[in-house]
Amino acid sequence: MPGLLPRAFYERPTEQVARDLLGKVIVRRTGQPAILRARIVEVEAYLGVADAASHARRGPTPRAAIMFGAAGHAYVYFVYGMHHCLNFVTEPEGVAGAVLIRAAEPVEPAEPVDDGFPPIALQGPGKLCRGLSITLADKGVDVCAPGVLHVIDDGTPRPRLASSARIGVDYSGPRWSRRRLRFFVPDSPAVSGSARFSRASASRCR
DNA sequence: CAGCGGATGTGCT
DNA sequence: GCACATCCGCTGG
Repeated sequence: MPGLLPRAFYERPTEQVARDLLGKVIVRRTGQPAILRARIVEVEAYLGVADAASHARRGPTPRAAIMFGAAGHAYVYFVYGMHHCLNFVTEPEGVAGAVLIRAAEPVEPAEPVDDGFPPIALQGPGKLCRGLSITLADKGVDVCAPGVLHVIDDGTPRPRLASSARIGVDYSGPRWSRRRLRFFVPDSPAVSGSARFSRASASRCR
């Protein structure tokens, strides 16, 4: 169904929402007349209190409480003193879950304009937020209504997708760090380098 | 309230 | 491949 993704889309098992977000388009309004569109090509599922890699593992702390709240809201956090990361909250209210958006491809307008600026880099969760000007100010935004940030299905066919372990969560121990909760479009040049390694062993899903 | 380390990215060796 | 930038959330005392 093309159009704005409704709350029911997010209010499902996190792993399923993660897969289904691949190929969907983030629509970002940044103040000016500027509207940026970006097709999601890499995501990770972060589950509830049992997931040792998830911010929800310690329960509803001030930072992570939003992961326990209503689906379809933006969870933005700040890491390493310099980067923001964008997630969408999943699962019914009271159940924690979120999908981290790791990479996207800029959606070119019908008439590509050469304004002298390089294309916006959206490969990697930190760069994606930089490119879309997403900060902590966007934490809590309802992405189920057209506004500063929402997501649409533009009707393009579901892309071929693959899975791997999540990136940078070794601290959570083998049980959770090795689980294949990262999903990506292997054909996309925007998917980070380690994916090229994963590409060979990546399992095809669906 | 001090200390620690992170769902990252870049640049140099 | 590894150091490091740079700040905040969380833990433990």
